[in-house]
Amino acid sequence: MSVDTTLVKCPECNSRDLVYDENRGERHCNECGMVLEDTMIDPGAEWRTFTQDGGGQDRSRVGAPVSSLLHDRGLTTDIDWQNKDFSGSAISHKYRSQMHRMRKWQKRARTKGSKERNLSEALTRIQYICSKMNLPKSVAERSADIYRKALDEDLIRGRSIEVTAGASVFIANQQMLTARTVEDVAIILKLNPKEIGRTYRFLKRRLMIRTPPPSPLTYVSRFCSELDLNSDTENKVREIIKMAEEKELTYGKSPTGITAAALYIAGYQMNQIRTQREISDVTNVTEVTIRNRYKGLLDSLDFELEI
DNA sequence: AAGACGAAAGTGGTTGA
DNA sequence: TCAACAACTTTCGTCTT
Repeated sequence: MSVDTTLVKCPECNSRDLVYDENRGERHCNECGMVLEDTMIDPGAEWRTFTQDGGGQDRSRVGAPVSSLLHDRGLTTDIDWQNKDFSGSAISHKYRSQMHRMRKWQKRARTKGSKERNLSEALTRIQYICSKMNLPKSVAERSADIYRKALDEDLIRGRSIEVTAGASVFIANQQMLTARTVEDVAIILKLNPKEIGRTYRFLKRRLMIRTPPPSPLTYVSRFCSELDLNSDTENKVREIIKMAEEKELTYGKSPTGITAAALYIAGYQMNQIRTQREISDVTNVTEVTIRNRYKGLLDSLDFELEI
């Protein structure tokens, strides 16, 4: 499967400089920042040809990859134990229909233990969340790894699979800088962001996972595109944030708050004004916080904002 | 009427004794 | 384990355009 190439030019500014961001699973125009498709699938090589053994046209060069998204990592053998349990006779490779039934059988047997069942349920949820958020497979796999560890360490007990799966996905997102927030995950699961946040911190601590401290810069392109700001303004936002980071004005503050404030300021400077309300809606930061942040930034960066 | 402002009280997390 | 603390939110009355 390859990247969808139907669009070669940006419909907005006709630039051919289109960039695919693997982490974010979206393609955007490098000129004007317009997001072209955000429903794309991971463009990585299509290696997962489990059943294409007929016709001698196995496209796979390395065999099926080990995927964390299969609860047994796709590594169990099909034939082994079936000789005993199924029909008693050895199964010939020739009969595919029989193979098919065996697989079905095995699928049931595989999900036997409670941990196994928990895991396979969780992996379903993880894939669901990731596909809803248009995240590439790499993020889903990272999430699955995290969940698996949590299960090994017995951290799931007393917690719902859903919340833990959501938290795992969020950790993976933090690690891979995908500009997603806890709210994004919470909305999809129709859960309280706080629950997910709590479990997120809990898992991180117990599994000793470190995530890079989120920079306000991470969210710039996403928010700019949601607010319909042009690339000049986007660059201005980045500039402001970088100055703020250099002066260490960002420590201990919520990164989205800083981004929101920078958006507000840049909007005025570049004459692409967005109201605090609009920015608040997109960034999920209250207007009060936007005010506090942007005043702080203006003070410390000797900017002026003639309004 | 819409947007911005800021005071005051409340929430939930972190830190340090 | 608890209290102090900082950041942030909610709510709401006021001012400005």
